[in-house]
Amino acid sequence: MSENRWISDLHWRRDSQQSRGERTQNALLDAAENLIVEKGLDGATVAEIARRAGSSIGSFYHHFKDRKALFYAVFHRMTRSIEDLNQQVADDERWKDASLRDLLEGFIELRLHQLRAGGASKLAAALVMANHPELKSHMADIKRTANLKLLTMILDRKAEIGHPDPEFAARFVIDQLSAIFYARSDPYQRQSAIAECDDGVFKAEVLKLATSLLGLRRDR
Amino acid sequence: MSENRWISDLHWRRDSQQSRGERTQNALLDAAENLIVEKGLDGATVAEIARRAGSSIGSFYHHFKDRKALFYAVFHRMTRSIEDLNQQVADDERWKDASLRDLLEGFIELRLHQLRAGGASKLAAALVMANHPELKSHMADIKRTANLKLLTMILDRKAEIGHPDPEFAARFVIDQLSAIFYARSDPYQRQSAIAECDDGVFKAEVLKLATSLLGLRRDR
DNA sequence: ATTATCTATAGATCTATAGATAATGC
DNA sequence: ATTATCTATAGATCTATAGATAATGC
Repeated sequence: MSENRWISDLHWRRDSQQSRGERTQNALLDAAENLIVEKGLDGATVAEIARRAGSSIGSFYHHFKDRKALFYAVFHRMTRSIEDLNQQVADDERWKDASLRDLLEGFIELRLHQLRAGGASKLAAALVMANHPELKSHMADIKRTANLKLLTMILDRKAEIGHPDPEFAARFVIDQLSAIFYARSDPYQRQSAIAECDDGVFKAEVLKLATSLLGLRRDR
Repeated sequence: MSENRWISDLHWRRDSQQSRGERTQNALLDAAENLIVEKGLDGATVAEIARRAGSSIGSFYHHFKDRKALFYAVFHRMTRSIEDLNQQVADDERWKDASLRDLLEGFIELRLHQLRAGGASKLAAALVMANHPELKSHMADIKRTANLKLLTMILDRKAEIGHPDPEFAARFVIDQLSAIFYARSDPYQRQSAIAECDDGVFKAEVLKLATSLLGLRRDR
């Protein structure tokens, strides 16, 4: 497991030496996530997290340096799942013979797949980030890197773009995709068409939107 | 001023009797908003809010029943600005002779105008809401009402829609507009094309996207 | 004479530690 | 013999109040 500064140094989470410890850590993280979503960060007190995880305050502090370290761990667990997706998207081999339309379609499918797995983690991590502004730059880095890679891949297929300013159109579409996926995952927007429609319909509409914004030439 | 349950009853904010008091209240609300955005809700302690507002703890509690009442007031101040916009949009007189395209364009302009005014308030209110889940239903109500009205107005012009399922297309576009405006206002997404481009370009692209999703017939 | 403000602090709540006990796996 | 767990609580921090003082406007 590759350590980075988000889980070592200042913000350590102890590496468990026993499987029992591993289980407790995960239980604490899960309990924290649920509590954060239900009651906000203030509601997620150490005592309550420990209680809900079926653990104790003492055990909590055996695994995490302090309350903040746990929040960082919640955040880190989520960013790792994003980075996993980004690596899949960034795999050039995968898109070797793909047209721009294929690329967009594949990207949408990958993100839909990740969304189904995600769940409450994303929301909890977003709240952690809101309350710990020092995490924002890390998150921004992840997104920037991923978007830059996607931009390159789209512009490699510039000839298929009909919009007079292909680079602007590509950047706009990328942001637009972020926004619409955010809307689909946002639990406060239930009963919206974007959140409610099934994956197939969603994919078709998003694809239509992306191709329209790019002014995709129809030459397949 | 029409009182409602968000500022009376349980969650009162005292109505100032002197202009001095009014100023202090606003200073406290502004300080709270800034602190919430900078440090999260946990960082916005009563003592710190009072200090930054150039006031005192005692004065704070003269104006607000408790810490929660202040957060409710921050939330309420923001929802009022949304409701103002919604009233403008819902004014049938305004759209009497408007085509669907005119309606969409006008709506986009109104929201852009509101965005310029908004600022940090929205972000702070979103954080308050995240930490006080009981507010979410109120926010959802406001959005649902507004979206329903917009849906009606769009479907009144159903003949102009080319999409095979006009109602779904209309609902999808409405959600889509929410998402993209959210992305434009989100301060964590600076240096994105959506956030950076000027209002004119933004309007043109959003309009293109909306008309494409609806399959707008070109009969003007 | 009512409204607004301040300082000082009691009381509540939460974090984090100490220290003792139980479980694990070599 | 090392790792994980627990209970009890010291110490820190924050909310909210009490009570005294200052400013406002009729």
